[in-house]
Amino acid sequence: MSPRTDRPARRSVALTENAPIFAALGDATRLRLVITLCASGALSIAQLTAGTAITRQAVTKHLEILADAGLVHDLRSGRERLWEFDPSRLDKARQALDAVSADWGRALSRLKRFVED
Amino acid sequence: MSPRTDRPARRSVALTENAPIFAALGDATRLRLVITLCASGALSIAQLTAGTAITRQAVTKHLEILADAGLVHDLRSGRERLWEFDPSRLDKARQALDAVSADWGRALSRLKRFVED
DNA sequence: ACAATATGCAACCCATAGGTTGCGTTATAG
DNA sequence: CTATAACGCAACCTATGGGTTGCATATTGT
Repeated sequence: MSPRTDRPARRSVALTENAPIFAALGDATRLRLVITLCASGALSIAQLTAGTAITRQAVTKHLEILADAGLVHDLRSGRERLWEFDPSRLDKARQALDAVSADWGRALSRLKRFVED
Repeated sequence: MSPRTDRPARRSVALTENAPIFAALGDATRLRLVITLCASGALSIAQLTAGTAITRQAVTKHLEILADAGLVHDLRSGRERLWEFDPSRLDKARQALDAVSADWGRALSRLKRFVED
């Protein structure tokens, strides 16, 4: 067997690795945080809390969940803690979804070939 | 203002709509189910349970969560209940992630222009 | 008709997620 | 140097998530 053959099994484990990233994105508040940070650059916790219905501590918890998923990271600046978006993991997630779609396309064409026989 | 101008606010709400889809994908078991259905076509609950450490009822619950997110749908066939992948919502999620990445790219180039002044 | 297969329904259990309040600490503005 | 702004830490609360067990129901093969 060719070593570069990516069998479904191997690809499948690679994809399930991304579950924590999707879980991190699977909350409206966190998704909003990601989008805001993505559009506005580095922001402090207080800035991210302003205009929100929830508490600063809640925002902090969400940010730490996002950081555990590798989607954001923090950097201290004086008494502030600035957070900014980290694109690499999100790109991984994008590629994972692309791979699933590609699988689906291949499955469809296999089915089509089968039906045409 | 041009009506086709997609301001960040409008896009932001559109993106947070996808949170339930990411939440549905944010579990390793469900992600595996999606991948399996995507590669193998329509499968019964019993087939999806075989080879798994969890119970049939647990699989059923996961499938219904995925169905609520619009990622799969079921169809009865005799005493079996077959489940198959539904690509449209996943494509929406893909496009959402693409939009975030695009935003990030724009933010970067704005920052670059700003620094170069 | 009957045994086996595939599933549905409901109660229950425990861990965690999302959120809050209260108070202590650090840094900055005046 | 003191008030205030930004944050950390910890305890606490409640709803939900993921999973199970037990039993009832519907379909199928023989």
